[in-house]
Amino acid sequence: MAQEPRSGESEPGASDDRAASSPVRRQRADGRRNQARLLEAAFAAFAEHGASVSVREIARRAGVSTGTLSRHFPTKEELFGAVVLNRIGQLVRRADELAAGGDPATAFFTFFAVLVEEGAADHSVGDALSSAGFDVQTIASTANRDFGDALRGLLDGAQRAGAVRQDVDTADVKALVVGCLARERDGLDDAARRRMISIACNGLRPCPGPEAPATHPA
Amino acid sequence: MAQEPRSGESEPGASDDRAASSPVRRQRADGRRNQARLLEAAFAAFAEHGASVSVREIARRAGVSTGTLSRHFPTKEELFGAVVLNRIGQLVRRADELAAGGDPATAFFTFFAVLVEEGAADHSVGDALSSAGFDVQTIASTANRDFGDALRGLLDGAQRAGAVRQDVDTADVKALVVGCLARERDGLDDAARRRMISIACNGLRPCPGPEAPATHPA
DNA sequence: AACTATACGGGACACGTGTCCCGTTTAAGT
DNA sequence: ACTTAAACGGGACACGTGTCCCGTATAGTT
Repeated sequence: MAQEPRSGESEPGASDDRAASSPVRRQRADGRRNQARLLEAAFAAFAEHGASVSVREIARRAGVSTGTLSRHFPTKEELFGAVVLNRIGQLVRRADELAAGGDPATAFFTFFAVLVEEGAADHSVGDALSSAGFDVQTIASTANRDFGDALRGLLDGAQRAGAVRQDVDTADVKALVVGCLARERDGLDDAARRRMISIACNGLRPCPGPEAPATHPA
Repeated sequence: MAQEPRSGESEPGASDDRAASSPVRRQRADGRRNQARLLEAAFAAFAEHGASVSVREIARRAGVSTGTLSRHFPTKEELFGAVVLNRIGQLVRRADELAAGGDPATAFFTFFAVLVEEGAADHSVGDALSSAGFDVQTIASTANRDFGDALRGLLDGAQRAGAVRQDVDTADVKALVVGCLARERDGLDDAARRRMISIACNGLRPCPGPEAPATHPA
């Protein structure tokens, strides 16, 4: 079912440009150029409308037809995966920088704020976090695990430093990010975003007292 | 456009059963029965799958055809609106009970927990809160405003009592509920839900100190 | 210059959705 | 019992989606 050549950048150990000239004709220049434009257009479109944007819209933005898109990325899921793989990579790098920097507490909380702000600017981040529509776990499993590991590392550090309550896990943090992003829908002012981040981070701090609300009083 | 008779229960001041017998034949018994079954099936289906469930599935559950569904509820949005109108009514009543009860702080926090638990049991609640898919504001505007007013009342009380920081608004609270519900996707154990509620409520409490994380340090 | 595999455009295809019409059945009133 | 309109079932319709095929153009090699 797959078309046939399926882009490049993976198989032989040969250098990426001007590969072996005699055995097979490797990849055409315009093909690689269109793939790059496609990736760029998909990046922008997914950021603007989330994962629900249509492939026709992406192809239109890239100035190519849906057939071309389909050859480079046989399925929409692969295209989305390629895009979020990029984003995830950036976030993981950011997390590593923060982990290497100052104290673990501010590293974690800063990363939380970064997540929310990136998610506000790029809707694909939120869709990937909340697994909306696609099973990103399957597509970008490696990158996603990297992201999970990075987040876990920061969280562990903050917990060891006593800045975050011990019982929270990474899924809790992700859910809080999703909550902060959900606030964006009505009244997307900057103050509200900062306030939501503040609320979430304060909630993550160790409880000053055992004053959790009753769950089922009535 | 609209079929023609459009169910009953709205127009004349006559009693609901055995209306004026001579002028026009009012409504048939099986019609009312099927409408009730439809509403019941829609309630269950929306609770189970959220607003994304298809009208065919709802009709199948009710044991009627899609044509019948379409006559009683000309559009899916109306059906969803009727269902969430019910749910919203229950929640508003619950909020009023809590407001009439003990101190405002526990009333507000308890209502928050109720919202999360109801949302976990009924996916239509979360979809209505996050305005996923439909513009519930338009359909169930009155009920939604009632809900907003009720939530605002509880929030105001808790804020006056000093139990909740002054700068939060109802949209913040709704977003936090959505965040708690987002946690349900992976590992939907009861402990996680309670933990998320605890985190959110602690975050809503007045800040012990001005230790909000930096937003853009790098 | 000639040739060939690669890449492309455009549209066809299948699928699922919500909505609506039409011929038939049936409850209710005379 | 007969009549009539409300209610029904089932399918047609339009729309949007993602995917894929086929004929054509072109980049790259000989």
